[in-house]
Parts: sequence; C-alpha cells; structure tokens
Amino acid sequence: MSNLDKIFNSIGQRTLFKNKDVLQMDYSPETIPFREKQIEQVALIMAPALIGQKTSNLFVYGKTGTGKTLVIKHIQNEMQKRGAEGSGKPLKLVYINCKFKKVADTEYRLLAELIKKLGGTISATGLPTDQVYNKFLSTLESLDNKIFVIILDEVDQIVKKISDEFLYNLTRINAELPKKLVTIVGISNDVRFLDDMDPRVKSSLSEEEIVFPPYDALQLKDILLKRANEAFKENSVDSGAIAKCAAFAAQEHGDARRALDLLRVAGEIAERAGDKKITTMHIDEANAKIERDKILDIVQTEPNQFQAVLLAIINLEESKDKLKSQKSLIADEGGKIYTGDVSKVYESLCKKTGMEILTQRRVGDIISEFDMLGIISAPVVSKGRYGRTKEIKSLIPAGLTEKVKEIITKSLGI
DNA sequence: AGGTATTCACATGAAACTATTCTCTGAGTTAGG
DNA sequence: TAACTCAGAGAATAGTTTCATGTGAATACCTGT
Repeated sequence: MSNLDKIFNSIGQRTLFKNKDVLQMDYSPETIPFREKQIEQVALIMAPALIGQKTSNLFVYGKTGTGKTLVIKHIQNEMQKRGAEGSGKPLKLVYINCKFKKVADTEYRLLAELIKKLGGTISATGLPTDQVYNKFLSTLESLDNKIFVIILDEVDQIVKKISDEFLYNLTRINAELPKKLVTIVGISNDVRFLDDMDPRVKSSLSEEEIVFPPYDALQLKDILLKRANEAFKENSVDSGAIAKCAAFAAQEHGDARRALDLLRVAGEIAERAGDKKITTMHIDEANAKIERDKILDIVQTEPNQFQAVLLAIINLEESKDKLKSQKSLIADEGGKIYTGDVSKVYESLCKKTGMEILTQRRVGDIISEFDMLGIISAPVVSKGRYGRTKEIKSLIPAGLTEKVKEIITKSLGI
C-alpha cells in the first residue's frame, strides 16, 4: 500500500472532528448564549414589521466577534420564516456585508448589489449613478412586498468609502415611495464613526441603538464548550485547552470568532499530528500559526514598494544584530534602526531591482502603516540634540523572518 | 548649579501632481412590436 | 422604438511628491554665584 493510500484510507477513522462546520465562522447555531437580552431588544424593535408597520431604524454596535452579525442574521431568518407563514404580510429582508470590496466599494456597486438581492437585474457598468438609484427605487416599487428591511453590515465602510450622503438617501426612501416602508439596520464595530457623520443621518440611522458588550472569559468558555461538543468527537478535547482558548480570546477584547478559529486550528493541528486529544499545547501552536498566517498574508498582499521597505528593515535588523554580537562590549546604542537608515537601505534596494524610488516622506508613511498592521513597532522618539525620528523594531517572530524574506525577494525578483 | 537657547533629524500637514479607476454620454446594436 | 451595450471623454480618487512648518529633549551657551 502506498503512503498516499494509507493517508486516504485512514482519514475516516482518524479524524477528531465530528462536524467541523460548527467552528466555521459563518455557522449559525440554534441558540446564541449570553445574547438573550440583545435578541429580545432587536426583536422588540423589529416586531412591528411583521404586522406591516413601520419600524425604527436600528444601529447595532459592538466589537468584532461579539455576535452582532449572528444575532441579526438569526432574527432575519426567524422573521423571514414568519413572513412566509403569516400570509399577506409581505416582508422582505436584505442583508449586505459592506466589507467586501467587490460588493460595496462604490455607490454604484452597492446599489447594484441591493438590486440584485431584491431580484432585479442590472448591467455591471455603464450607467449613471442616479439611474441606478432610480432603478433601485423602481425595483422596490415593482415588488409586492410592502416592508423592506435593509441590513448593512459594517456600515462604517460605506461612510468611509462613499460618504454619508448615501445613507441619508436611503433613509429618505420612505418619502419617495409612500407605499413602501424601508427600515435600515446598520451594524458597525466602530462607534466613533457616528461622531463625524452628518447629524441628520446620525439621528435617523440610530433611532434605536443596541450595544453588544464583549464576552468575558467565562462566557467564552461556555460558548466554546457548547460548540466543541458538537464539533469534536467525545473526549477529544482537554478541558484545560478550552479554558486556555477562552483566555486567549478574552485578551483580544472578547472576540468569540477568534476563539472558535483558535479551537478549529488547534483541532486541525492535533489531527494532523495524529494526537487523540486536543491539549493546551495545541492551542499554543494554533495561536502561533494563526499569527504566522496573518503576517505572511499581509506580507504577500502588500504592494512592492511596501515589501521593499519591510525587507530593508529586516536586513538592517540582521546586520545590526551581527554588529552587536561582534562588539558586544561597546555601549548599548547598538541595534536601533531609524527612519533615515531604512530609507537609505531601501533606496539601494530599489536601485538594485530597478524600482522607482519613493521619497523619504513616503517611506515614513509606509513605516507607519506597517506599525498600524502590527508587523513592526515604530514609536517616535526624540534623541535630543540628535533629532527626532521613529525607532523601528520588527515584530515578526524569529522563525518567520527567513520565510518573509523569501516571499519578498521572490516577489521583487531579486 | 540652574536656566535658556540651539539644533538635529525627522514628524506632520497641506497643496499640487499623476496615473488609474469611475461615471456618464451618445452612438451603435439588438429585439420586440 | 424602446432597451441594452459599449467606447471614449471627462470627473473622481488614490498614491506620491514638493514645500512648509512643527517638535522634544540632549547639548551648548549663558548668568550669576
């Protein structure tokens, strides 16, 4: 029997998973623990729609992984069910996630997506925006549903990319189509974006507001336990592992999504290693792996100029490390990297690869962006007489720098 | 010693420029009447 | 003839550069003891 056969044959018995989907982030469980209150609130606000009355616009706020989307989708399903049963109460709910670029980068695309979800058709390009808008209105009009609930996940993206005027127009649909009732549900993980919005939009969008607090470690543990029971076969998860998983996620502002991710990856790791039980060790490994994957993903998708800057930083760090170990007795002012150094190395790198050279001004901004992404740390420090600059340090785990270098050199063609 | 003034090496902002992407208009095409 | 499609003009946008101004504290320079 070949090696491959062995692997393929054993896959059935060997797996720790009973149902992996349970840990996938788009899975929606029957019950949503610790969110009863929020569900009730949302339901109370939305209920009038079932009997054909206008409901208030709703704004839902909470950090990532606090169950906002889950709760709203849950209610959406329930209402849709009711709407279908209770004859003659035509209700239509539309869910759009504005996070995806393809869906909602421009006003045009967002409207097109809305029309598509409502069952209309529209050509992908070539029409003026106001015509698309009209088409949207006429699509609404042509449907026999009376009540529409438009759910906009991550609305902050819309405001950022399109401006709040669009939202204002949406809230004003009711005035233009007297026979239809349109309610908007906005979901966001950033409350601050409400502040710099046109007050008219602000007040009409957030007629009702619901806040989703982050889960604490205990709650996370409970959620994880429930899901783990469904996802894994019996006795395949160490109880300490669950606790550790919850603790990790609780540090990250109670992000349940991350906790589930962690558990799933840990399961995969354990399975691949042929272990019978998921232990805290696997959770640690999973944590490291997720972090690694995140970094690699960022590095890979970043444009060339950014990659070059990062490579410059890595190279500098390595050469400074060497220097430090050679004359380790000399003062401690050794392995520190500043903006100027990076920009010099970056420049020579550009010359080598024949790339265009960006100004130091821009390089500084790029460094700041890497800082924001958490790949490097670059606080500004003042060195008194010797100026003021960013003190740069790579945050890429030691075992990963080689891999990162490889990716960049390949992509730059060195 | 204690206080003020300099000075460095960029940070940070704003405006101007450019290349790319979007939006829109009108001509051409299609299809149904 | 209405509806649709598409190319290309013009507008909007994102990424950069250029120019200008700002900054924090280690040092240099006083000042009076």
